[in-house]
Amino acid sequence: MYNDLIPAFQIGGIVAAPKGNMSYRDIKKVVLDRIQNRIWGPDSLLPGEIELAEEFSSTRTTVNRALRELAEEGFLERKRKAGTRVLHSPARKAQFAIPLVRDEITDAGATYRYSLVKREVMPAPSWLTAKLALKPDREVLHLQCMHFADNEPFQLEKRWIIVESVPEVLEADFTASGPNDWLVQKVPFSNLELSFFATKADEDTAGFMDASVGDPIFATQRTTWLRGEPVTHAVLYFTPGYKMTTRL
Amino acid sequence: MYNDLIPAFQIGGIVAAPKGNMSYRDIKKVVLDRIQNRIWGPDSLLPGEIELAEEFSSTRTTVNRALRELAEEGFLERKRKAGTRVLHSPARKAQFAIPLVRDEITDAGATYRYSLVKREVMPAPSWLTAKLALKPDREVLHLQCMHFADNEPFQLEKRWIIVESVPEVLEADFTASGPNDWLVQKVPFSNLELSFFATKADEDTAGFMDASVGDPIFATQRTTWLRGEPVTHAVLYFTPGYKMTTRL
DNA sequence: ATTCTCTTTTTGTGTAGACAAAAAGGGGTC
DNA sequence: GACCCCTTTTTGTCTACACAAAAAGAGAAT
Repeated sequence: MYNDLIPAFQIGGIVAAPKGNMSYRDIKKVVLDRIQNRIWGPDSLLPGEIELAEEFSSTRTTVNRALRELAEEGFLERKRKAGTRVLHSPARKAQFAIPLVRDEITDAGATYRYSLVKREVMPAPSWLTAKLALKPDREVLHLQCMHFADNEPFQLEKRWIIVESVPEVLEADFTASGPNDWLVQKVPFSNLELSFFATKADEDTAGFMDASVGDPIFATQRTTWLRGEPVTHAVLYFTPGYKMTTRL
Repeated sequence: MYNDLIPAFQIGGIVAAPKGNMSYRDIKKVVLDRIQNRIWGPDSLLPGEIELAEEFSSTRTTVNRALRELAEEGFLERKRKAGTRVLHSPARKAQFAIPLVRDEITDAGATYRYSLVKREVMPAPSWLTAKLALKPDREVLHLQCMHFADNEPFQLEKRWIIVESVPEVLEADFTASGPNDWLVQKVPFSNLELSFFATKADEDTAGFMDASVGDPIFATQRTTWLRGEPVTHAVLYFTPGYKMTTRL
């Protein structure tokens, strides 16, 4: 019944601190275990760092690191003078890897292929001007690209790059590799907004993906700024049936 | 042009280390700034901790903490003996808050209302048995609940709870508050799988949400284990147009 | 009771030094 | 070259101590 999350020195469900010196990892495991087994229930106050250091025959520094990390992970809340408290809804935070499409595909063991569908320099469409708070009549480079996994359509990328923010982009060649690769190499980024939503395949999208008009499509949207200046906005449409998964 | 991400002691775009002692936060800012301004470009090797400690007139311990955290945040890769290297795709990790539905709604300033739609004790459907690797013929409690924001349908929750793993669940009353609240209070959790996908509103779902059959629906799926034993599986269907957003 | 100030507790962070552990690189052997 | 062993560099972690800073709580003044 007990699996690998339970520290090795637990016997019969009772958490015992081992005699020897414990690393901050060991301490994290014991504390997390006590939280999960309601020894320290929701909202309850943990002993102070010094007291815990004595129990684990460790030092305050080490206990501090263990508790600090558990707090970062969303299990505890710490306040000076008030002490350390167990949060009632644990793991409020999920961490997602946001890989490059190519990595996502090759990591899955499939062959990656890229194809540029459309390239167009144009005035910023009004929705983009509004969304990014652009000054009026900015020029943007609009690109549409397809990413294939084992020659099956995997992702349709629609991207807009603000020319004023990255003038060199007009000279870049996107026939062989995608704009993401180029941007990552060329532009230091500073700020990112990421969102997920569901949409319907329109005729255009359905044509590129292996989809029928009206199919539900999982999509993500990314906007990137560099020191407050918008650089690029991209919408990524995934193949029907795509599921984004994480474990914690 | 330079905004708040740039440390205060930067002058004219050139990063200068101040004379006085720097905190690990200061060091993080300077290092991050150098990464973003390509002073330390992608794949380049940073100086060792001791050297940096001298530059910042700090100690290795403090520099270590700064670099360690930047590595956790996805900017750097550190390996013993090989040193610290700048990753080419920064911020590969996005952190998401996974709030309780109630919090999500009340935090947005709306009024939360809950309603139990269906409660049924049944043998585990075969897809669930397969998905969770259950022993055959387990009993599950199936629930369907609606969550409203300002009396508009916000989320439809379909949940299955493995009775064997949490026998007390049969006595719980879910007419006033949802199973999530109960589970969070009652069951220590240990392991979670979370996934996002797009689906179509079927007739049943469309009836509960303010949707038409065929509308694209953003949905999330959560499976929870306790020490290797599956506890509950839930699918949450959001109202059409819902967007999940994060910034980093 | 309210507001203010002061004290005190608790976590936050920095310093200095030590040893551990991973892993790259060198040198040798086959 | 391929393989193996040893050295050495670099990060990982622990200890012990110090002072800083937030914030709760007590007590005084109003």
